[in-house]
Formats: sequence, structure tokens, C-alpha cells
Amino acid sequence: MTNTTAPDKSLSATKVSNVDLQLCFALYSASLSMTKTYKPLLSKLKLTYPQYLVLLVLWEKDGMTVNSISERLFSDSGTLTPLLKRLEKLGMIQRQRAREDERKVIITLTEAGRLLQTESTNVHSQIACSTGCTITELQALNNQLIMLRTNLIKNLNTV
Amino acid sequence: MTNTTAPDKSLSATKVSNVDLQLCFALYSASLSMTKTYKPLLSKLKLTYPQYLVLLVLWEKDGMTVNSISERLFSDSGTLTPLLKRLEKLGMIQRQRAREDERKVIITLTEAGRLLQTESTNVHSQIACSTGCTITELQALNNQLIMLRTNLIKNLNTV
DNA sequence: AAATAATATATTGTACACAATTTAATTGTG
DNA sequence: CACAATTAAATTGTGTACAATATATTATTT
Repeated sequence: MTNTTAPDKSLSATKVSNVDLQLCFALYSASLSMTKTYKPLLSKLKLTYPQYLVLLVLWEKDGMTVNSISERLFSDSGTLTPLLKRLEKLGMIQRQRAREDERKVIITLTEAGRLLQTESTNVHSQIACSTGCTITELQALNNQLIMLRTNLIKNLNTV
Repeated sequence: MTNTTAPDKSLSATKVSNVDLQLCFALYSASLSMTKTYKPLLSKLKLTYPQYLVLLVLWEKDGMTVNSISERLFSDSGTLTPLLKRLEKLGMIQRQRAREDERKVIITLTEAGRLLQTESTNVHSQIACSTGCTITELQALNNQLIMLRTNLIKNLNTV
């Protein structure tokens, strides 16, 4: 792609009224760009970005059920089940039914899964570097995105 | 911001140093939430969000090649080719090889494809409403996301 | 206790996202 | 002109994203 200094008009930037439309595309393309940035870093750990997100959750709190991971990541079982099976096949986690309620599946980190956390520490800093933003800018953007997400989810069924 | 149910700690919000990590997840989940918001509105038009993005591009400039659409949307042929074939099957576009260079495929809107633009006008306003943000806020967020995307893409091969 | 409802996960099917490879057409070079 | 290099799409294969449905387990109700 080389030339990144091309004029960024985004979609329909000429019409000022279409800020909503512009924002949606900016959000979409920025998210994809972020995934592309993560890809080479994570592929060294044999992980995809969504798999990495699951591990982040487990590093914070091990032994969660599929459902609680799902709520944390705004994901669903149709996505998580096969993803978790791949993580299990990779030897990063273990899947086992809860004894007190056999509908629930408990996800536990393996030794290898726990060790990955240390290996992944320098991933963060490289990402932060690639954003070209200051901590303050990242923090501001983070807050706005959380607000946006909260509003969108709140209004999901009201449209 | 009334009832947002669960407290939003995002991922690892406890560690202030992980702003980068938080931002990545906020971006990811906000983008997915946006797609979910679009879904019911677009399904009335029988479209998916990526298909809608292609139509937005064509409404702005008809008769583009696959490659130019690809650059505009930060997408690639592996994604676009099947997507465009579906849009063709839906009767929204036509795909034809360029006469002067038969490697290129020209994408042209059909009458039905052009007419959809009018039908989609109220989609924007409903999205803007769901964001719960003011025009100024949307504009600011848009600018920051474009900056972020530009930086990420610029640094893609430098990591 | 049997029937019913609710819950948690799994399965199926469609549609991206993207790397890697392939195919076909065009351009460049000797 | 012949032939390698380049370019534009298409193809293949893996991994989500998500709606809809199925299955199994637990809780409730009659």
C-alpha cells in the first residue's frame, strides 16, 4: 500500500450531514486495521485476535464458564464454542462440565496457557506504539468508544 | 446514561498502564455493536453491512473496478469477489470485464441498485439516533478513528 | 412424579476477513 | 517476437460473527 498520505475523504465526507455514516465506516475500518496490526504479533504465539481476547479474560479470572466469557466479550456461544475448542486443541485451555450443573462448561487455563501471559507482555507496547497516539489520546478514545458501545447496545431493541 | 446493567470495567481496566489493551477491545466491541445495530435496518433491504458499504461506494461513483472498491474499503479480492457475486445475484449490480483490459472487472449499479439509495436514507438517521451522541461528538470520534487507522496502516510493516 | 419451562451449550448454515495460491491478461526486456 | 515479470481477479482454506435450531440438564408447575 506504500502511500499512506493519500487524502482521506472517508465515505461521503463531502456531505457534512453524513457524519453518522462516516463514523460507522471509520469504526469498521479502524477495527479491521487494528486486527491486522495484531496479526503478525499474535501469530508468533499461534493465536488469532479473538482467541487472544479470550485468554486476556482468563488471565484476569480463570475458571469462567462459557456464558460469562461470552458476556464479557459481547460474543455468543456459536462463536465461542469452536474458538474454545481450537484453544483446547492448542493446549492453552481445558474444557470441562461443572459437576454441580452439567449444562455449564468451565474453562481453565493450562500451564502453557498461563505462561503465554508473560510472552504477550511486549505485544501491548508494540500495539500502543503503532497507534501513534499518546496515552491521553488513547484513554480519551477508549472512553468515547465505551460510551458509544453502551448506547448502541442499550438502543438495540428500541429501533 | 440510565440503565447500563453491568459495570463496564472493560478488559483489565484496573491496570492503568493497559490503555492500549483497553482501547483495542473497546474498538473491537464497539465495531461489532455497530454492525448489530445496522443488521435489522439493513435486513429490510436484504443487505449485510459489508454489502451496504460497497453500495455506498458505488452510489458515490458508479462503474468502479474491484480493485478500486477494494482500496476504498480497505478490503481485498478474497472478500469482495464472493460479496459482489451475491450483490449481482440480488440484482443490485452488474459485473463485466473491461474491454480495454480484460483483467479488470467493472462493477455497475443496476436500476434496482440505484433505487436502494433513496430507500436507505432513513437508515442513517436511525443509526445516528442509536449512537446517542451529538453531531459534534460523532465528528470528533470520526476524526480520531481516521487518525488511528492512518497510523496503524502506516506502521503495519514497521513492526 | 410427569409435564413444562427455563437455562447452557452445541450445531448448522450463511457471510465475511484474510493469507496463500492460481489463472489469465498485460507489460517490459532482450 | 519470445519470455519473464507484473497485474487483476478468482480460488482455496481457516477462523470468526451470528441467527436459528437442537440437545441436554435443571427448575417449576400442576
